[in-house]
Amino acid sequence: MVTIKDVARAANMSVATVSRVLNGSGPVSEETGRLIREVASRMRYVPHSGARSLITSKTETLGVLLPDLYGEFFSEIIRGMDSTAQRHGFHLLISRTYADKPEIETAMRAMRGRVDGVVVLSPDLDADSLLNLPSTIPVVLLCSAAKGSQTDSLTIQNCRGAREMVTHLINLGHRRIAIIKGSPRNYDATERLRGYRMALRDGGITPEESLEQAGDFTEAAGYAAAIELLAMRNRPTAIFAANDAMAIGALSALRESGVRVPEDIAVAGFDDIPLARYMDPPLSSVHVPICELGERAVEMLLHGVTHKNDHPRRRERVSTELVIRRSTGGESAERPPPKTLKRETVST
Amino acid sequence: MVTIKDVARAANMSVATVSRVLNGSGPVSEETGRLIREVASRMRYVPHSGARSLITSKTETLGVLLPDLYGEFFSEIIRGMDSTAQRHGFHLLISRTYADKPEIETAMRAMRGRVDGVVVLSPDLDADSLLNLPSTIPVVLLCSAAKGSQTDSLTIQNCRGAREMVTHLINLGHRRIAIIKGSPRNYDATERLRGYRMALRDGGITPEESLEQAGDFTEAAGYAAAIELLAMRNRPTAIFAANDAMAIGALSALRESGVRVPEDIAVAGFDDIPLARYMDPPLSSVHVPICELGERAVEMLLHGVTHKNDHPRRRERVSTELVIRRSTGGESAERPPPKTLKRETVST
DNA sequence: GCCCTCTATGTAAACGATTACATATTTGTA
DNA sequence: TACAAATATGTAATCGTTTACATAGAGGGC
Repeated sequence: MVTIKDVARAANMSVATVSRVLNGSGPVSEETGRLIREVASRMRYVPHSGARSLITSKTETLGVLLPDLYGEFFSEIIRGMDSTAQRHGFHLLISRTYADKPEIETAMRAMRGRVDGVVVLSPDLDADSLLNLPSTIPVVLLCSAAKGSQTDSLTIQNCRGAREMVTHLINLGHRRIAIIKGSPRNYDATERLRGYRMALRDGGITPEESLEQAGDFTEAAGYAAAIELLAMRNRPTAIFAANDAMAIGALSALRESGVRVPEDIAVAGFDDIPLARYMDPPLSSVHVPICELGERAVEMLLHGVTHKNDHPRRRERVSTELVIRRSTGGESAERPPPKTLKRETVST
Repeated sequence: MVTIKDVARAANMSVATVSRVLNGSGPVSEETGRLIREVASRMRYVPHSGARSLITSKTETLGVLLPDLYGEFFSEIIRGMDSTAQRHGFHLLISRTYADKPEIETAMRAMRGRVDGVVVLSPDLDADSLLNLPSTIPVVLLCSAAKGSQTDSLTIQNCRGAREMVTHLINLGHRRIAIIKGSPRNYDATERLRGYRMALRDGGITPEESLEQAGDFTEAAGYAAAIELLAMRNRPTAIFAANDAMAIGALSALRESGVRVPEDIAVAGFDDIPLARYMDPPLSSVHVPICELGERAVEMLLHGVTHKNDHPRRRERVSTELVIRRSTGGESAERPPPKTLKRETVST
């Protein structure tokens, strides 16, 4: 591999001069500049970023610690992160971990010297203790139950979004509204459940335990939960699934049982994945701007990086939007349009 | 940040000894071992991997160059890559690029000194020229039209998979079979098209240009293409979409037009994304083991890394499987089961 | 002509680790 | 007891950069 020394030797110059030319730092004669650039490119010289970051103590890389995410959520959030990172000349070092603290700590340890900051996506509730990660590099906590103020953090407006959707169902006249929950240890899931309960109380309805079905964010769980609900002597008239995957599973179960949606039972989801509009019937959902979530997280992190982690901590939330389609019986003129992806929105 | 020197000073030892203790290299007395380990952990010392990789010239990191992928494909392939990488103690440095050669070259350049090898996923046909990437580090080309033997490469059995699916449709009695194509510049898409045409010819059917609708792998494109096909005076009786997203868009269009699937028109997709089985009707598709694709790519790359890129080049393909569900009218007892994800398969 | 200020370049010390080699101490053996 | 071998530790070079400081020549003002 050709190093800066090789270039210097070939150009009959010192390494310092070569470095100055290639980085545009310090004064150099126009002639030497041309010469060195020519030699460097002829030799196909590429600076060794590892060596560079050792002396500058900047890696221009951001670490991302993720749990085992599936589908759209994963790709969208990475897309958001990568695009803003690239815009600022940064790379992304991605690592999947289980969400528990020791795992995350080893992962962060392994990132020492490789990254300038880390985004930790840890939806696991117990990860609360992550707050006091003994970290000297900037950290942004994503979608986690971080209550303290030691770390920057960013979450989804889960509670409010769920509350709006359930309120919408109540306004349509529903009184027996079931929920298919996410894992009780998942932060987003518990917040959505909280929003569901708040909306019921707001509407003068007492939450009923049998209407709260367990789930784990998978289609299979949504399918199973719907079967359970159908078996009840006193069926709900609406089902709110804590995410779209489960809502889709539920739709599939209802269809097989010959239950009409929304006439017999209304169904709503959360996330508004692209496929939601292509379901039968098109699925009402709470839109989460996943890509923006990633973008914003990286922006916060970069802010921490440029301020050397010495900045007031922030806790932000990205807001959601109700998207009403046919599955809740809300009137909707929305058709999947051929190309443009305009989105119909009901704000509350 | 505490360095190895700080630890050495605190323990009253030389850096060499500290290094030896922490890496288990060279002989050390049990006592110093204990002492140093104790001091190191008390000071929360974490080795600087950048510095280490400078001298060892190993980064234990693999680069991944990806185009703008959406949905399941992206997350699954990363999952496969990350899990095998981690199993071998490697990290993943991910970068999105446009698929053209100059972009990829700059990206690879930026990776110099950061990674030990790179997986390049470049479905763009023109990327053929990537073959002679002037790279000294190992490269694995994924899903690209690499014909030469200069680089390891891994692809999906697109042609065979498509051919099997279309043959299945022919065996069901269909003669007018349409295809919704992917981008003509996409390698996977052109291979699937090739398989479609082969199957037709095998069945004694002459391919008909009007039955080959343009598409771009999005739901919206599938929707639009289906509308076109419905408008024909001589409608097809079956539609083969080059991926599931388009098949889902098509299903949605057919549903809205009151066309029954599979009675009036059969529909099939490619990829077998998890949602396929939850469609109405459940979608027949060609299963692609995306996760394995990622795993295998990393395995090939690691092989190149350990052999210092001095090894015979390979060209591998991962095989696909027909998954017949109701959308093609093939009888299927398959129901989405609550938990276990058994998959019903027709091998050919 | 002298001194000061630029400009262009070189020298060498970092950055934080690993490791070949040297040295000192202990142990084993004849 | 003495010497070789084994064990434990230290010294210093090295990886490929950047950059503070040093040096040398050129140009300008008096």
